[in-house]
Amino acid sequence: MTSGRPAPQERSPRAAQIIAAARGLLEQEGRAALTMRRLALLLGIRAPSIYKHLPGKHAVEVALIEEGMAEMGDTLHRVISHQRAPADGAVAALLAAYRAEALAHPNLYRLATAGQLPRSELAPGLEDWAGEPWFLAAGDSYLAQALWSFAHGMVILELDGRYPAGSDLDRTWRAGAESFARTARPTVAGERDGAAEPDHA
Amino acid sequence: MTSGRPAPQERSPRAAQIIAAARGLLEQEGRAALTMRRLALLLGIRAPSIYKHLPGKHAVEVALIEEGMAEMGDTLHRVISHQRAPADGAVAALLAAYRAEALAHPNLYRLATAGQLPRSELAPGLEDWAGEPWFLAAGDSYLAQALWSFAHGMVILELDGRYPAGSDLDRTWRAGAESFARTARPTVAGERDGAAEPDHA
DNA sequence: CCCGCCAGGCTAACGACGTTAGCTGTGTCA
DNA sequence: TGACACAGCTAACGTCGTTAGCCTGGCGGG
Repeated sequence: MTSGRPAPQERSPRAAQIIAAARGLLEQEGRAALTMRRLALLLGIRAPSIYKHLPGKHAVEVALIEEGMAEMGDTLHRVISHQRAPADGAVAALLAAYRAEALAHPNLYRLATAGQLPRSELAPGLEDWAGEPWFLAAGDSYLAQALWSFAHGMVILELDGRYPAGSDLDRTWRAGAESFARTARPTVAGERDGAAEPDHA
Repeated sequence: MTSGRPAPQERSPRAAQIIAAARGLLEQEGRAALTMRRLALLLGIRAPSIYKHLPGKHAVEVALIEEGMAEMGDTLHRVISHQRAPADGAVAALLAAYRAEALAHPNLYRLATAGQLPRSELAPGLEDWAGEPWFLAAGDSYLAQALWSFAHGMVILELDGRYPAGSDLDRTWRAGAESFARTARPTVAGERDGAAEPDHA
């Protein structure tokens, strides 16, 4: 279907444990709770010991960003590849999946998408691969970026409680999806090749 | 035209000075530089002295968020009110103004829009007032929210350097603007009333 | 004129943060 | 048996926001 997911960076087993613990901490208690001391406590050790396995907090965050991007990429690629009829359901299906994935892990989503991306420290190719489905659904790299931007805007504003109290967000998503669907020209599964990659999630 | 901008909270002259200094610090050196000690240094005093005028760092941030929202609201209201022919330029004009205003003060924009909004501490009505233009341009509160979400997504991803290197963002904005413009039904200036407020910026 | 008040500065300090330096115990392998 | 490296530890540094408590200069009222 598409080139497979790029391999993540190698990690020692203990480092993987630490990152797993960090993910739990982040998802359950939010970004402010992701602290070297809290993380160490969760692992039954002291904060400085973490440095025996990872170079610092930044590395923990980068690993979590990679996880978030990879999982979102998996979800979106799955949606696109099951979209046998390329016609018009693609945009709506992609948007729905994006929203669901983000809302399922709000703190991970926020970490992965808010603020500058440490691009050079990410597994090479991961970012492009995660953005591929947008291009496949939109059929055009500009519309793909616009679509992804809309999706991210919707999700992040929803996560941050920015919409007024009684907002019917389902309808808002539909309003946006319809606007975009009318313009999209999905790539038929199987025929895609050398076109420029659109973006990333 | 529209009900005027809600009045900001009252502040002592010294508090206003502090907030002005904070804004300079934020805009020129970024959020990480906005520190009580750095801010005090800029004012020629020590950090604890700031607490004689403001209850804490959070209050400084809230004041800056209000400033950002108010200025964005001014910009967007100005665009809408000059849009004499209600027809189709409204959406594109609003989007262009939103982008320009955000890029002119990136750090202020980020502070004002990223993360949870301290809604209860904001000047009452400000948020709704700032969101009004979206409703006026879209003619429908769902489309208004979708439009604003698209704009915010585009801006924040641009500010965070999330688009691939050679992206032609002008074209991406145009792609999105066209998708939305085709659906929008702008409210004619002068006839708007009791419809539910859409959102906020 | 003098006294008292108080606005607005100050220093010292607390607990949290990420991080570094340097010590120690323990298991493995020559 | 000895060497060594791995993986833990404590102590500490400099940063952060914030609090407690002191001091001083100017102003208003008797």
